[in-house]
Amino acid sequence: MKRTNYCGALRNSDAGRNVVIMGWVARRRDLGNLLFLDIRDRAGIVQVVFNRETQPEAHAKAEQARSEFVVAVEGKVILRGKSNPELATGEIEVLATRLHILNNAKTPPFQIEDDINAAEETRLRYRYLDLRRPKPHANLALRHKILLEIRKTMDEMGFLEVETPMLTRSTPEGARDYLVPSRVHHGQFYALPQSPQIFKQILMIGGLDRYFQIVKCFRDEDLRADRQPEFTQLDVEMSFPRQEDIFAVIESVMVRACAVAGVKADTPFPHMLYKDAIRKYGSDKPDMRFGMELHEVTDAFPAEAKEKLQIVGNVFAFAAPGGATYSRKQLDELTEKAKAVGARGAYFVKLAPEGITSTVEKLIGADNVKKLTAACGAKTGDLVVAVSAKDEIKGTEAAALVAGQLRLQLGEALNLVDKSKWKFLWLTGFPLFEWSENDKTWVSAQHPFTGIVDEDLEKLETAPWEVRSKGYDLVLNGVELGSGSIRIHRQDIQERLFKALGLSEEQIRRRFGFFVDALTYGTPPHGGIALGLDRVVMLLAGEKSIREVIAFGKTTAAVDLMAESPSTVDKEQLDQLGIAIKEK
RNA sequence: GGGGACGUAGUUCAGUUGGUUAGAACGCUGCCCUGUCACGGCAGAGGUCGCUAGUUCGAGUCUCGUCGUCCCCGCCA
Repeated sequence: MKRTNYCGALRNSDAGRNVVIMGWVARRRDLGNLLFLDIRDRAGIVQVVFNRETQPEAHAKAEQARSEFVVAVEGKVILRGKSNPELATGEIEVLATRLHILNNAKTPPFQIEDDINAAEETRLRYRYLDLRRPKPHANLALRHKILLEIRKTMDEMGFLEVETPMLTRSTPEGARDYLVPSRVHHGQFYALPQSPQIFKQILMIGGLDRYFQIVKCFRDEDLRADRQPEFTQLDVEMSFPRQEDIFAVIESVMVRACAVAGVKADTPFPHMLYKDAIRKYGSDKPDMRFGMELHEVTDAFPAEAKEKLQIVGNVFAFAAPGGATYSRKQLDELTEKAKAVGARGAYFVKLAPEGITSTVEKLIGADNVKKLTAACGAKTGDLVVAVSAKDEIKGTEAAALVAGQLRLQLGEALNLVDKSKWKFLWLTGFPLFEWSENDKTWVSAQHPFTGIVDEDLEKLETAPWEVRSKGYDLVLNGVELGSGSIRIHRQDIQERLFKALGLSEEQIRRRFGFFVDALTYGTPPHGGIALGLDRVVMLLAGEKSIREVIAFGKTTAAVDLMAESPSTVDKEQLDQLGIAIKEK
């Protein structure tokens, strides 16, 4: 028997046709001599009718059918007397003449419906059942369409998709590597790529000119809602680019990817300097869908108050519209949250219609309370939130970062985030180095091939913290989609940077030997970017976790509950690799 | 590595101050039902209260530990 139609795709126009549909039993409604089966396939659900009087054989078989049985139905599409507006196929039904039960099924651990709220643990363990639900299915379909559109767009712009090795070399920088032991070379390991960074730069040296790849990357770090140990990037590199050329390419790709999801993205994407993002939004990935800009208000705290409140460094504040209704208890909770994200203290001014009250008026005086509210442009009904940081962090505004976190929380809590907006943003002007509290030294803020702003080159040796990189980040609605840079293509500058990072000749050879060699054979100016596609699809699908747009996601402990990986392996396998397990 | 939330029937949850036989809904099983569509009606089955140790006359409930899931900080050049 050959399937003639997707059952979920049948419509009025099919009325009168004899069809064969195949799918799963979504629901059975047995009225005795009349029995209905809702049959589900990729396209949706259709109602099938079995009549004992006219088709006793088919009816008898339908009585055996249970949830998630796999069936084939032969029948005639007919218009219904009374339609069901809830279903896309609601105006027709299939009058069954024959039913084949192709396979039976155990009762599923949860019902295959969109509005069922099974625990994520159960959904991941039985992912094949979860995927039968329309929503996960639609998310994967959207992912496919977005990736397809990206490939088309990149191809049209002259980019070649080139595959790079999955078994490559470990680099000590950056994230922890996933290691793969070599059988042929005992005691040696491949690493799965954290990104194809070096390979794509070598492709530019190789004259490919325009490269892209939709590629899996691997990082052995702790997980989050938007971080999985393996994730998919759109990796791009081009030769002889100006920064604006790369931006234009990515804007074209993103506009078309968004269009696939019915989202209109405006170009060009606005730009913002890193330092402005920190000072105005307290974040290196500001969510621009709402206001509540930060203001530095250190002046409103006299020396005496600072001492009492143990304020170190600056104080940052913002006005939260509608926050004046917050109760004492809510403010206490807010203070707790602030402390949890690194605040020394949080200070509030309520601009209620019946008067202005503040938790710090006694300490700073009425004039300074006014100064505070004026600085934030607060209006009646607002809550002014000011915070100081627990510790000073070299080279950044620690208080602004704390205020930025509260801004996000309050923006969400006070319903100020306009979910219909799609706010892309380019961030530029990143510092080349950042202070490492662990190592007590300046370390590369991005990978060590990131270009250096020309006028800052001379400060490389004298004032490294002032050196800006040619790096940039793409942000959408407060989510970092990716980052890239114009690279260093001259070996003399590369050497100066390595030196500034305190790397010895020997360390450079050991870590980047082959790449440093390649740089000396006529490297063109080049640059690129990598975007996290799981996050792109997540946002466009309206999901809060990238697990919702990944077919087989892992838990926060990096476990695949369905495949039960990772797992132990046979001793023989370990012996071949020359590996012994050390007991903990 | 640290903080928080959660873990009770197949599923989602309720469970009082520690007290008799641990409940509900959905799902499941059987029977009845010719226009249902979250069908309806009747009857029924289904529990290692994550695991472990302890406190107690008595633990789903309290305590220690442990395992698992989620969120956050650190981490993610």
